[in-house]
Amino acid sequence: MLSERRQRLIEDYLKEVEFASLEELSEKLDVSISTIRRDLTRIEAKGQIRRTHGGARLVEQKKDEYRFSSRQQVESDSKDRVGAACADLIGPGQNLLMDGGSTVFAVARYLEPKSPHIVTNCLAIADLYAGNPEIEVIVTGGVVYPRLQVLVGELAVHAYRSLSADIAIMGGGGANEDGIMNSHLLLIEIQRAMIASAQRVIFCLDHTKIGRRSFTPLCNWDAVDILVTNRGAPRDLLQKIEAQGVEIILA
Amino acid sequence: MLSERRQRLIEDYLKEVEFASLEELSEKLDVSISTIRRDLTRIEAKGQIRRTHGGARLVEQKKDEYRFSSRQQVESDSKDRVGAACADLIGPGQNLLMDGGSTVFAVARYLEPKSPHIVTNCLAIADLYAGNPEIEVIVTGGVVYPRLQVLVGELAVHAYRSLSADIAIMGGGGANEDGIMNSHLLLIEIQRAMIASAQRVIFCLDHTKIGRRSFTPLCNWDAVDILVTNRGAPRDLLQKIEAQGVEIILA
DNA sequence: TCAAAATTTATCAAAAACTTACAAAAATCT
DNA sequence: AGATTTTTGTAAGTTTTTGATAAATTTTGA
Repeated sequence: MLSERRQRLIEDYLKEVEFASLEELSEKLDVSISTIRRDLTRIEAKGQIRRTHGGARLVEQKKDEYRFSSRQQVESDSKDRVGAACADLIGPGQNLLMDGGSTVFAVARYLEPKSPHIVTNCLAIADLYAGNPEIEVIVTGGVVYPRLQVLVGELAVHAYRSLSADIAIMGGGGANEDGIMNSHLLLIEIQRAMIASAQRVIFCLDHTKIGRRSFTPLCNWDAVDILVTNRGAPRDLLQKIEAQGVEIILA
Repeated sequence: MLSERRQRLIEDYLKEVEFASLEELSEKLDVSISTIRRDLTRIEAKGQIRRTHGGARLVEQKKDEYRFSSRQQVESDSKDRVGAACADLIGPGQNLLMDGGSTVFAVARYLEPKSPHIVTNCLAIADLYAGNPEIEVIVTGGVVYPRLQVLVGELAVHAYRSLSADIAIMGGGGANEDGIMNSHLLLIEIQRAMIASAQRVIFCLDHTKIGRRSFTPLCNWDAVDILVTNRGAPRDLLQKIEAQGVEIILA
């Protein structure tokens, strides 16, 4: 039996039963315990499962803002609404700076009728309009951040610094009354450059982000003009944010 | 049985069953394991499948909406061969500048085992290794040139100029005894910057390009170290090019 | 808390699979 | 037909995977 096929079978089995012991798997697949251990280590590295004493259990997909995953359609509905609402704020032919992340990508999908000029460090957005002569897309350049499909580093920061634009459309890992946070320092560096180069700053955060913490503070609400989110975000928090001069749009 | 036909059958079979072992395929198609191996290597380079220990598996079609729509496929067999032959010239861990175009893209497909550092203005190549932490990819930045999926303009030229690399892997629109041509001035500007920043310059041109004219002259053969092409290119022309000090590799 | 039981990690040799090189066979060209 | 190229199968050497075992770690139960 091919090791990859076996690993697939383990994954599938775990998706059914949530938890499985080493012995159980060893017997079911007719290989030694050692082999099962190695398989589990491999699968765990991919993030689908987590090993435990004596076996492994399914782990629910972590929703990293910057990792697109179409498997959770659950959240994608709210992101989609946020995206549409944000696109409504954009005028025709405006210059936009666009961040990475699935929520910002959701905005991008609604932008076609506005014929915008887009500057982005997100490969997915670049590709979205790569074949469309109506929409000018400028890519910042930079080092590809594996898995996240964004460009980071000096080249990207420099490109954003040397431009100026009407609007920056941004995402983030979390936000509370003090400001917005994100997970990777490399991303923050870039987002700050974007904020500095744009006249208006719009953050798009679906309700799951409001009140959630992330690793590193990005900016406080002074820097933000508009927050687009959806119903489901805690009201009291939104009020506190609004009190700091941020326009809030509920999708 | 023709090898192409057999490879098609393997593809079709894999699309049904996801995984197949070498033994399984060998028996089903009544050829030796070695032949199956070679077939799989060939098919893998086209990107449809992935080899594994003991067999092969279908590349899971990520149905993610953001995925590069026009996941460029290597259309012709000659480009594929030129790509493989060119990749053979690359040492492990080298710094590569990579041009746009389908032939250069065919090279990229074979580069994974070399763990190269890649600088490119081609979105398709960037995406190809976007998820692979083993391979560092730097994107130059620039304006997306609709249709070709390459980045052009000042940002791109600047990025190439400010770097230096071991090898530039280039494509072109056509070539004759005087030199190489390409279709658009914007592309030429970039290619010249690439040539200037690389120690060795390799051009990959399938046989249809040799002897064909294109719009604008890019450079003459002095600037070129190696030309990779395939049988079918006119011999006399190749000799004239070789006489100008270019190493010629026939795939 | 301690010690027994269970589990994990590290290591190693055998088996399976991979790569490369080369010669025979088949196909193609002249 | 004869020569050239391409494809195929075989063999030798290398790498990866596998199963087993010993040492280290964690869990369990008194």
